Amino acid sequence: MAENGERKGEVIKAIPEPTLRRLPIYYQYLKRMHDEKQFEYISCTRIGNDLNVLPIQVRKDLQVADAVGKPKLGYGVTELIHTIEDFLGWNNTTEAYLVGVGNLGSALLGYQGFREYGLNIVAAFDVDEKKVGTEVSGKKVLHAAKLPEMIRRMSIKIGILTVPASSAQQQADAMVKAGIHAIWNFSPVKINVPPGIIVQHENLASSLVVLSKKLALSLNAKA
Amino acid sequence: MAENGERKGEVIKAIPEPTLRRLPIYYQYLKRMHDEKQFEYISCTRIGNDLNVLPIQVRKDLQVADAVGKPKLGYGVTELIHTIEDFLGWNNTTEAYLVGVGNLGSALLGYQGFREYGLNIVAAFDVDEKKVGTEVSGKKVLHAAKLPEMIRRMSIKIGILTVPASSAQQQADAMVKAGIHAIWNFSPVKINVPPGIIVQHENLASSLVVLSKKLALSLNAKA
DNA sequence: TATTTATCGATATAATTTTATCGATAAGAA
DNA sequence: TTCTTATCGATAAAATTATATCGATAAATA
Repeated sequence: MAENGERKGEVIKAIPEPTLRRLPIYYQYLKRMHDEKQFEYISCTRIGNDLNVLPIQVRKDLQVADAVGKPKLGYGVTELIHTIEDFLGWNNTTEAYLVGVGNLGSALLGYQGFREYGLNIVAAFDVDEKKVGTEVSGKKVLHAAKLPEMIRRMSIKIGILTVPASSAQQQADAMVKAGIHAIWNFSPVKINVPPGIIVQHENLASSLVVLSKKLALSLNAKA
Repeated sequence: MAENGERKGEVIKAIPEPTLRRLPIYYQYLKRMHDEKQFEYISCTRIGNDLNVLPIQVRKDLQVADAVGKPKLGYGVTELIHTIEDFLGWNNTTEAYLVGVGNLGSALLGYQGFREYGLNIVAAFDVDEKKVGTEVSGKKVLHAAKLPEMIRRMSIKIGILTVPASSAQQQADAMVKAGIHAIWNFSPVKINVPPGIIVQHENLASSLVVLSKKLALSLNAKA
């Protein structure tokens, strides 16, 4: 009970993060396969080959998501899609607010994909009076000053932070004070929050480093 | 020699990816510390406390980057910054092209941070005639048809892909054909490339999944 | 019907990554 | 100068994650 929350018989185990990160990739792939309606069943071997993951790895990940397959055939494509949706909780949508309607914020507001993944960005906030009152991708832009009240009123749990470095901490503080539970931080600085608040920091520099080291290794190998 | 490339005595070892991802975070932190000029030396204990990483972990990561510290004092802040810069190769800039000047593409073009991390986006490409000829954050937008020739002429190694799902594979193919070495893929689909080409896929769905599972766990624990 | 085959599921091994331990060192205080 | 303390660096243990093995199963084929 301490580490593994439980509710109505549904247990949330501590899932390996790498597995968690791969599941959406399988999902996206399966959706494409399903649209192309090429087969009713699909095997780990095929998924692995197509996605450049070891088949055994795929099977283990799917086992974690409680998928059940049939020997010689594989997994039913439609069933597998639903299994993953259920497992990731994409059937009950979570609502979120976004703060900072710059280029990045607008890009996220316009990304239709999120709804598919159980996230619904309800509204956006900014301090710029020129943006307040407008709509971006069908989402209303409100003044950032209204954020705390709105978080409380709608009991929003996730805040998406797409503001410049200079105001990131300040906006995060406002969110926390209003009772937010999790912050998805796209700003280029680390933000400090009290214990218990979840922060997921999207750090492009980290990804870039991984890419360029791989590149350096590859170019060196050829030389 | 097979796995570890070598050139001019400089060895590129296979660095643990988690370490690689944390180094930029230390770097950003150290830069802030340096600007605030609070101390000449800094210890792993302090870095770890401030960044919510175990001090031992910090020390191991810094060891990988060849940093040397002094007992009782810690690491010289300025020296440490340079050590990380050297290690990550941020002193010799890599040039890149970006394809797809939508909201996300524009956000990346406007992100000043990249230059600090050794990446210089030289120009951008798009198929939209309305965008071609304009400038975004000081970078010229050229027609996508010119991409292959430009990659060859400038011997560009990194391509940044910020196009819609529908044209991602097509643009990736064009890059590969022109001789690109690595693709940083922000489009929401997996792209297929020949062996030897490096692809780093930025998948927001993966991050979102990690965030919402953590949130679910945390909400459950409280309930 | 018997045989072959592809694949799953469970279990076991290997590799990687994280965390802990402990002696060595140098600064600062007694 | 000697003692205490904070910290590094090296080495060791633990935890996590990835990969391999192998029997069981069900479809396809002979």
